Amino acid sequence: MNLESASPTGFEATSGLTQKGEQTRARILEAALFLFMERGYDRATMREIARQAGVSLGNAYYYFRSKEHLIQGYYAQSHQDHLQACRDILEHEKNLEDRLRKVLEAKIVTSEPYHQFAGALFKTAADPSSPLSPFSPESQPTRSQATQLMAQVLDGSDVNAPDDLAAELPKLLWLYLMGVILFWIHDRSPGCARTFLLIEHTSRLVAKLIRLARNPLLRPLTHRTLEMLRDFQADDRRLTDSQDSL
Amino acid sequence: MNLESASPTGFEATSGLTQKGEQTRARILEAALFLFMERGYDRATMREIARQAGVSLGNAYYYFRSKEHLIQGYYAQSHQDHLQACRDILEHEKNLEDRLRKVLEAKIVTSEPYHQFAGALFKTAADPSSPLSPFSPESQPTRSQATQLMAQVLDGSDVNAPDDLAAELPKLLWLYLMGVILFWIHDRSPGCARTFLLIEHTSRLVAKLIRLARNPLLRPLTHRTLEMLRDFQADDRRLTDSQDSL
DNA sequence: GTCTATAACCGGATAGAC
DNA sequence: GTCTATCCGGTTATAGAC
Repeated sequence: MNLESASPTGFEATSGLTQKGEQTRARILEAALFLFMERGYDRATMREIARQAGVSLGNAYYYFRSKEHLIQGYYAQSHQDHLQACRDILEHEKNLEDRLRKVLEAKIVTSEPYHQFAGALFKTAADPSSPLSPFSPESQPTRSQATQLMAQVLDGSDVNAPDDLAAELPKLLWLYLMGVILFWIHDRSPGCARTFLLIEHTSRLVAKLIRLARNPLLRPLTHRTLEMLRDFQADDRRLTDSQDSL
Repeated sequence: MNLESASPTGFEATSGLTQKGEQTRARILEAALFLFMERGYDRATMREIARQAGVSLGNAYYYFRSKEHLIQGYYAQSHQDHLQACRDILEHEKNLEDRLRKVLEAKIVTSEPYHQFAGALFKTAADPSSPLSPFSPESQPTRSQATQLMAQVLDGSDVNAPDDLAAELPKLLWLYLMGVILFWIHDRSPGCARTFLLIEHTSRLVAKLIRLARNPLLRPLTHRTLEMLRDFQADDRRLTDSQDSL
């Protein structure tokens, strides 16, 4: 369950840290995630995280600029877990409704251990100026990975959306996923039953809409919507360039 | 620009405070809103707010349980400003597209002075455990007022939605408004031009969808969607009871 | 130059006297 | 209802060890 696996290459282009540094960093991150889960984000103090990791407080701040930055570790881990859980689904399920629903359900299931502190997490992520905002430039790598996953959901399915729509759909589905997560964060029902209900209903609805998109009656509506989306992405081109391997 | 106008009745059913208490409370709130606008939420310290209001730090906490609670004052003010700005629109505009668009635009225009600190504000509001979450029980009064406004947008318009849809639409439009605000908070374009673009496009789209809802092709879709919504509100009935005058 | 530690600072929040 | 004194935890400054 290690997040960092020290690359045994001679140099450390990604981090600029020595092996020992990497290890210390990993220990702090591990301690943080453990304590976040154990008692929630707010009540896990930096002092305690440092102590648990066996380092001083100042040292923890040497590796992580702020408490919030410790959360990035969670993002990465969460997406990896999700990918893992989706492998089977993407391989065997062909029906779009089911693909979509199961992939969304997998996201919630794999995120469940973190539910209690996801609220606090989201609190900081919601601030647009925060590097943790899912819309921030810093999140671009993770965002684009998640979008790719949605593209796979579509590609392997039994539905062939019109080309113009198909080009935008992965991004739209990612946005839909964000909405579901937003709901989940606020969901206090036992076992997050309401979120699963939401997924069940909306995934069917969304899939149906995608199927309907070829219908002549809806074509102008679809067309106008897509035009709008392209408008908005005109300015966003600054970010969509290079890309880490993460 | 006073938020509280001390009711000259003998008793204070709403607040449980004496007149002097009301005044002190109002002074603190006024100082807070002033400083929030002056230098942003984060950099306005409680100590400074207290000093500006001419009270001690502890005293400020006597009236407001936390710094976050001071934000409620902003909510109330913002909605009042919006109502004011909507009066004309609701009275003279009949076309649904235009009503909707103008009401949304009014929300953004009246909120513009607070844009810089709305991010920080939203940050705390996004936490589901916070009383400031727009979905929290504490926000119910404001939420229901805003929903009523949306009902008015529909009622006075030239569109007559099917009954089952009409019953849910105000809430849905309020949710739509929340989405627009979310976008606005993240909008860094000059004059928030992108938000206005978003409103222009989506309000037309939403209005068109409402008009389309009578179409037989879409009826089953609409019906299923509404069923889903009713499902979800089944549990929410605990909150929808009494209501402050605010 | 990379890492680690100690000692402060600052601001939100609370306790308890008056 | 109002104050003062204090706690607590995120964050920073800075000095020194490897």
